[in-house]
Amino acid sequence: MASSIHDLARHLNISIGTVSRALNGRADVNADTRQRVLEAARTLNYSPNQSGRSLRQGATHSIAFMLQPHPGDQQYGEPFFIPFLIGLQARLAESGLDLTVVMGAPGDYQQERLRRVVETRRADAVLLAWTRREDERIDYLTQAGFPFATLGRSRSGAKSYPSLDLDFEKAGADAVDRLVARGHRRIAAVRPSLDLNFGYLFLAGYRKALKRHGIEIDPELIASGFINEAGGYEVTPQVMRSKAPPTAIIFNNDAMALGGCKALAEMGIRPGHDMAVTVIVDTPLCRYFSPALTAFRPALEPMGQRLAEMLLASLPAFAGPEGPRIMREVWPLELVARDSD
Amino acid sequence: MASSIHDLARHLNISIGTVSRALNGRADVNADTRQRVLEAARTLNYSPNQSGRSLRQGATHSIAFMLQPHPGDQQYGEPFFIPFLIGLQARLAESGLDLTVVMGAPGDYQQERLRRVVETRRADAVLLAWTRREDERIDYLTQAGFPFATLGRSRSGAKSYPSLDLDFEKAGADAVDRLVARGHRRIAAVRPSLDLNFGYLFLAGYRKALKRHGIEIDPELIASGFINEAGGYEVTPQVMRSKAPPTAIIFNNDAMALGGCKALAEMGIRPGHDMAVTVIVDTPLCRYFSPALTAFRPALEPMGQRLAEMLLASLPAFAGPEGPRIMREVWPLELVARDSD
DNA sequence: CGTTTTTCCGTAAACGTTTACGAGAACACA
DNA sequence: TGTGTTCTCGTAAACGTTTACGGAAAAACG
Repeated sequence: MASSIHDLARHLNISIGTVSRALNGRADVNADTRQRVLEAARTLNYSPNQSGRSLRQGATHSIAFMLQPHPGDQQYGEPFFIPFLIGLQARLAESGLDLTVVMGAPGDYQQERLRRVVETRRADAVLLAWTRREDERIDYLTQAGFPFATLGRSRSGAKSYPSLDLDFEKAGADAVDRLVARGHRRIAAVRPSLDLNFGYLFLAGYRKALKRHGIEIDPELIASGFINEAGGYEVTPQVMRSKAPPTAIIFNNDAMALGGCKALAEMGIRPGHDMAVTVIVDTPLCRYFSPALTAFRPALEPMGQRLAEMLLASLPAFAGPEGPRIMREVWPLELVARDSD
Repeated sequence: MASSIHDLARHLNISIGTVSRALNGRADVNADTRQRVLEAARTLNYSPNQSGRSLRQGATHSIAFMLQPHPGDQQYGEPFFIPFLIGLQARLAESGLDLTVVMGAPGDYQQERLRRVVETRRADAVLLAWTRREDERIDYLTQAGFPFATLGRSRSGAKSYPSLDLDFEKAGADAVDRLVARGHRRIAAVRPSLDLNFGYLFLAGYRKALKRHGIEIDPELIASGFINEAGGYEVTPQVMRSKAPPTAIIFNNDAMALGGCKALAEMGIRPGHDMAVTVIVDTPLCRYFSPALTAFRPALEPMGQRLAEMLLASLPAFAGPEGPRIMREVWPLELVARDSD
């Protein structure tokens, strides 16, 4: 069934060494022989056994993306990562690498699963998402000397790895600027309660912008909750009950915004009329919600391509002539003005 | 860094054969020795090299899911598959199998990528989605003798593989029943133009139900278009221009429904008021759209678990004492009544 | 024609496992 | 004590590659 390099050798009456060299495009093989080998490979439908290659080379030729579904009650999942993965895989495929998506159960922080990938050497490098402020995964990987890159920043790991993040700080500030320009002074912020780094960045931008506009920061207008619809639903009434309720709310997450809007609706408050609502990370849900939610949109597919690029550049086997470099990039989020503010 | 079985053997002064047997829980090893081996494995932080195992055993201990993003313009992706994948991976993990998600570029039908997975033996089995009526992937896999299972049915491959599908036929019929019960007689159906099998099933159910109600089938009310928002947007006006326009439309796909509603809006037609709109496969988009779309909902996560189960049962290495069986299941879609009909 | 260089290829080891086989020791049994 | 059985372990081959090494043949050179 599956033909091996031995089959080719036997068929051509040459040694397996020569076959291998011919297939791998080494110089020390006659042009004629190479031709014959390639042809035989085609007719015998040969393709190299991955396990064999991996074992010999100590490389699996695949990159693992640790996909962690949100904890929460959502019946459907993250549409967020799909375009990112498309970009990722497109670039990796160019370099002959496979993309392995390692799924974890929702909620668990996949430290164990990561260990498994690393220790059983199932991938040549891993990609992390949902980076936390202090991220044990990053500590583990740096300590283990395993190559990786992250979607999102972190304070862990001495920044000795490539990372690509969105500029949540600027988005937070931009959101405030826009709302202030439209006459709002009491602006609330709702973010996830987890240690997720983008929550901090967002809040920093929010604070900075308010300060710049000379608006005092009211702790009552800042809330954090579980990063899903239920969390938004639960926490939004909190800010509404403050002594001086907000006229605008910025949500750090689409699901939380949806839950928040539900809570607002139950209080008889209509987003876009009685309350300005802005979302930091745009998803299709924001677009189709009614009213359509003003949101900040990431360029997911290009980000995937770019992060793959950066990861490759950090791998000795793929680094160009200039050698490995550590890169860190922060990409902008683009405002998509809709009807909710 | 990475300790091998040889390290353990040297450390304990025994042979690698014994170490391996101890680790793998074979009977012919002294309880004492086994204890010492396991302990040493722990302290030396040993875990087996996957490539080595795979090479020797001829099994990779991983299952590949061929994820194909929709062709189309959507900036975000399929939320559909994530919960399915969660269920899948949960069950596979129970049996010590990894889930490899193989991404393709949107649009290409991944025949090539599938070949690569099979020929380089990167997985022990593959899972297919978006099955077509005549599916060359299924033909290829059966002909190659490679184990697989499908999410969705097909006419290809002599049904010699496990498959799990949704009952689109019944959902189509149920949708018609419901609309007829609410007084509609002119009911349109919009489905994807591709050869996707569920499109046929849906239409069959639609036809059957209409016939049952004694309603003549009007070809002008049946349209098919590209399976995305643009497709729905383009094709909906078609059915509206028919001599006797419909009072209800059933969309086979959420994206097409969204596009269709946009077209309707531009014609001044309001779903839920001037037009009943039903969607066969529910997604979060249906829930948050305004008006919220009545839709038929799949139980994605359990489906993932179940299909994993079925696939495992068909693999000799995992089949229970009763031996391998080929299973085919069809799961119901549950009506979620909302505001659009 | 002798010497050196180049071209091409075969040999064999190695990667880290698993496992068939056999052998020694201990034990049971008559 | 002799024979058979059971327990436990070591040996070595095998999985499919890649690659360092060396050598024969061909080519180049004087």
